[in-house]
Amino acid sequence: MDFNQEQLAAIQSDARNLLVLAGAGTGKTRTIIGRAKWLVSQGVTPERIAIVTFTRRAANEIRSRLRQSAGTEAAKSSTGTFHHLCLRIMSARRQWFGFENLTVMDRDDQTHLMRLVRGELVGKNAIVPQAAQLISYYSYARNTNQPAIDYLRKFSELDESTQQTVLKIFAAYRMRKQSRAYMDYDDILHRFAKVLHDDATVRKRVCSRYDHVLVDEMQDTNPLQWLILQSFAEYCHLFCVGDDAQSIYAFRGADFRNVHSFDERLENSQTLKLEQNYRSTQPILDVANWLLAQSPLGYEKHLRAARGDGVCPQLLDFDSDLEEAEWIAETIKQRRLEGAAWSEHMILCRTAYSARPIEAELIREKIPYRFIGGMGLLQMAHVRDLLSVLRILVNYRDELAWVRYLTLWPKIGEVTAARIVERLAASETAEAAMQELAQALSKRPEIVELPAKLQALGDQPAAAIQLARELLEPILERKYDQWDQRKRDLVLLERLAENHRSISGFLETYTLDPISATEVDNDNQPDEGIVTLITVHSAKGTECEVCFVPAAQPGNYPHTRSLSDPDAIEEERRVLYVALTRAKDELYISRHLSRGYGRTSWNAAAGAHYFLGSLPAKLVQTKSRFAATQDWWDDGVIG
DNA sequence: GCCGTCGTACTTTTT
DNA sequence: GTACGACGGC
Repeated sequence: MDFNQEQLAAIQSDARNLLVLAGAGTGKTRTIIGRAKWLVSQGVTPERIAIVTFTRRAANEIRSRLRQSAGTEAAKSSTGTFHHLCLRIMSARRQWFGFENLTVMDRDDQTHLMRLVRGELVGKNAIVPQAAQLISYYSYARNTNQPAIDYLRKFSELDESTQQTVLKIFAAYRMRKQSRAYMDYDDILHRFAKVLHDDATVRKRVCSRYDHVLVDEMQDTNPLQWLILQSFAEYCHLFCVGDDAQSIYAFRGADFRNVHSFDERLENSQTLKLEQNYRSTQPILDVANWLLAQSPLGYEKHLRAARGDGVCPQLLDFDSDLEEAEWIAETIKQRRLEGAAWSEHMILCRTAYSARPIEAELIREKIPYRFIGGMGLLQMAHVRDLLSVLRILVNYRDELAWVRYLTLWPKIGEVTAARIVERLAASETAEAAMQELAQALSKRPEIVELPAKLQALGDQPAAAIQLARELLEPILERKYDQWDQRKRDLVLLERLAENHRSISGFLETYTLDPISATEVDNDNQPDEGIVTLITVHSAKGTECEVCFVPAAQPGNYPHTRSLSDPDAIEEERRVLYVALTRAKDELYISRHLSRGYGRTSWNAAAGAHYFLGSLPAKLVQTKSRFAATQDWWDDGVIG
């Protein structure tokens, strides 16, 4: 691997703590991998290096690139997301963390449990925010490590007494999690951070197992994650890579200003910059640079393309989202005919929702694709139905799974299920719970037998899924329309499970970082290539030859929901910046006027803040959709 | 209490 | 297009 001087300086730095401010496409991942390899070459044991990323995809990428270029030795480092690493360490050292077998809750579980608790406490009180909103308050407060009340006072518009009610709901939610052996995403980080912070002995035992901690996407760390890093900093060298202009996770508590205070917070630290962009051609970077230069925040960023000049980005307008989708699919197909691989195309959507017409078009045109960032496989109703049985086996106190499983059966509704679950959850052991169940449902043996049969399979997730699918099929078939389609998802699920040796491990992995159905579907296919349809948030860290940024009209950049908050608007600018800087060779920005049933999708306020409203004409080539298909006047031979 | 049906509103981003 | 709440029949 060749590195430029800036990269080499970072890789070989002997600073105790190093922050590398690396602009888009400047070789962030390369530098992290280079650092790991260099450390190993200097005699550091791979096991004493931890590499922390934000997504499983990034972790996988680093792991496989390490294996490819440095052999299995360097790949022995612990690579994973914050959540994975914390969980792995906590379950390996249970006694230090007071850790028992807990079920990880995903977003849906959290919302359901919160809805339950909220209902019990305040009924249909319309003044108290809905469960989803409550979860987002609760989670944000914890990720920013501040008391919930402080956050509510500062950022919610709730009156004092409602705030107190909300606090009571939070307390009840916490108790409920505890009694049902649940942990949510934040519990993982919080528990880990707290023990490390409070207990110097454990801190030493845990952190001194590593010499080097390498952190990717540093700009997206939130205060809770910072706390964890500070504990490690006592015993390890930190090597953090990030870009303040690509911080797009403020809603999760990240504050990109964190990277600016890096050297104030950590002694013996140094900051380096990577500014040479190797990914894109200059015309693409010109648009991105222009966008950032319009920001009042002053990023002091000006990406320079090592590759030099290239094709000018195009800006296209369409009447509707459907026409836009058609054009994208057509263009990709055309390029494919001209010899391009499917995999050279990426479509970057602001929202998973807005990707749907495009997905429909890709399906219609039979273009192979994967969709990253949309509805995960494990979030689909029928998949959750099936998984509820597996969850029961892992944690007999899993209230949400029990209710889900029991209400699948005829004549058992929410009320009956809740009554049964109350008895089960009070049991001391799983065996006692199963006996309770048998007693409560003595007239419905089939309901009790199903989990027992699965239990007999032991820790074989794939076999368990297969059996559960067979046994539940009559019920599910009746419950859902288009069962044949949905059934495919369960087959995919089974395939996904084949790589896992324990049910709990399988559930944990994909709860922590969900995977979409199309990703699994394409997993085993030969890599002749597929098109990537992806949300911008999921696309950070990736790149592609030809990128489409559809729906780039007012109301989406910035998104209408963020117009009231100047900070949020600037975050939206960074989202668009991330989207634009994914492109290596060609960039197609497109907009549409109406969607769905002819509604106009933005208002005057959205127009006033619109980022591309003042885009200089010389930066892009503007084309009408007809110009792109000018062969209307084609007079060549047909066929 | 269960369950089917109808109306409504809502769709940012994710570990 | 879907997900949830309200309603009423059984």
